[in-house]
Amino acid sequence: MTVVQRQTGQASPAEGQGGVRAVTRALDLLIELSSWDRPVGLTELARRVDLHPTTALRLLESLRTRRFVHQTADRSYVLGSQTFEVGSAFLRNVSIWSQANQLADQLAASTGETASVGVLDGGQILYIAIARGQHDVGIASAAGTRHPAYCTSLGKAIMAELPAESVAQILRDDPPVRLTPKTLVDMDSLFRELGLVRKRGYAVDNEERTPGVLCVGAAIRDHQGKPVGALSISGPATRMREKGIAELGRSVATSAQAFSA
Amino acid sequence: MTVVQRQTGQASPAEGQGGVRAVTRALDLLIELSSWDRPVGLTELARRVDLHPTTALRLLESLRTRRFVHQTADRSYVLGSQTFEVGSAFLRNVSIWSQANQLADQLAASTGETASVGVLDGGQILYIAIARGQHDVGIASAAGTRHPAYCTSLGKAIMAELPAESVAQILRDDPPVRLTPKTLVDMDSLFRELGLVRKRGYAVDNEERTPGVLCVGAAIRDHQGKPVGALSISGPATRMREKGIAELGRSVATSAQAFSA
DNA sequence: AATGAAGTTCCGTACAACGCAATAGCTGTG
DNA sequence: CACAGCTATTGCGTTGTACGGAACTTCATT
Repeated sequence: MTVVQRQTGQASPAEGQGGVRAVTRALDLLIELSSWDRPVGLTELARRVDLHPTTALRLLESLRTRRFVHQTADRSYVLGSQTFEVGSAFLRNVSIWSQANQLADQLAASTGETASVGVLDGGQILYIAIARGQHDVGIASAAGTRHPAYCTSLGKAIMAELPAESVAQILRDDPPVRLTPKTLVDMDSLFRELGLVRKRGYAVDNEERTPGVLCVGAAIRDHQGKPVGALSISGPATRMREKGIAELGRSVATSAQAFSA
Repeated sequence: MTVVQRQTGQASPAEGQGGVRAVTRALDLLIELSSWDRPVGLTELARRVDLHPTTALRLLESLRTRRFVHQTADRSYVLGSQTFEVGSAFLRNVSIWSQANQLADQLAASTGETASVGVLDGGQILYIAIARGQHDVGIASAAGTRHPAYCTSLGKAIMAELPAESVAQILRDDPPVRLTPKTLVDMDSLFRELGLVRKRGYAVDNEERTPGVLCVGAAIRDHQGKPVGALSISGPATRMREKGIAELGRSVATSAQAFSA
């Protein structure tokens, strides 16, 4: 099915409201491009974001002059280095960033499992540092990716420290969806779970996001006690259970606590 | 002096040629914002990029809907998490990224000095990983920043492996400027220097970019022998000389070589 | 209260961004 | 080798839209 572009089109009232259409389109191109791991041709890229190739060409031209995209020898497009420069600047403003990698490395070394550090960003967990464990099986999320808060140990650890109203807001913005048979989707179960997290001092994602993967996380607090991020380890559910969830939980909680100070 | 904005204005013929004005302006806002380490108000930001506040507001609105910027409670602007997500995607496509941090960490641990990994990007060195040494004195560049190739050990190490024509192109695009009394600015000196780098197997930035700072670097090659990046250590010139430039050079070259394989 | 600065909304206009169509390059195929 | 099919690029006329000015609202400072 090919949707024909109409200049007057626009339609979708909820989408592009407010801003400048050309800019929104250009950003969509940039985001689309970032999901590719190899160069993409103009037409292909334009089709993905439902733009006329001519329009996409001009938008990409702007992105190119500012080095947000780069054109390869065969005229295909890849992300440009400016994206990394700006992204790095974002990280510098995340309070826990400077030590996030160290923290993840330490925990990965001491547990042998993959360790992650993330922050809460608009109802979702944004991973900012990953350290792969010895027996890594490639189940960890990459730095820079995001996942819903309600089905990750990081998210639950942070939400457990927030006022109920904030949590409700988060869950309203990003309503839980059943990703695995074990995903907690109703508010009651989730709030009960958060109570448990507070009591234990650590959160568990028991195959709630990915079948077979179990994560244990704890919140990192600032000097005022407010949660600024969280720390977790993840691994195959069977191996994690062998090692003992409670023990891993204490380990993560201890690391997070030490780091908070 | 306040420059009044005229819609017809535009003027500067070399600047915005080709692309879409609104997009270029929005990207300039984003880049400007990335140079701040605290929230900026609309008017302040608009003034910096020489835009009418109304115009900036709408452009920022687009950036906000796509989460490239975020508005704080007091309506000031900071970078949004999308910048980091896209920037991370850029890194994933840099071949040496996945191991760059490890490599830097190792070298920093073994030498005690700050280690950096960078790639050549449009005539400049883009730093993609930094590991601070034990006695760090805060002279290293942050990841995500860039510096000219001709006055860094990373840049010289990479250029030494490139065909003369490519080097000439790089130097033409980004003509050398005297940053310190020791900076090499003329083509002849630079090409002679690159010959020396090839012979020794490592490059030295002897206070050519920052007075008092000395760096030693070596290129990282892919399986075909082409340089894909470089590795360096940096420290106060006096201490580096005490440790012995030649020895440090061999150390860096060995690490880079081992990693290339 | 008055002043000033910053943020936001509204609006008419001009022009810049748009989509179309046509051209040019490239690849593979009958 | 011509031809068809695809992609990238250029030129162009139209109109929709991005623009800046002015007015209004907050909010902070005097």
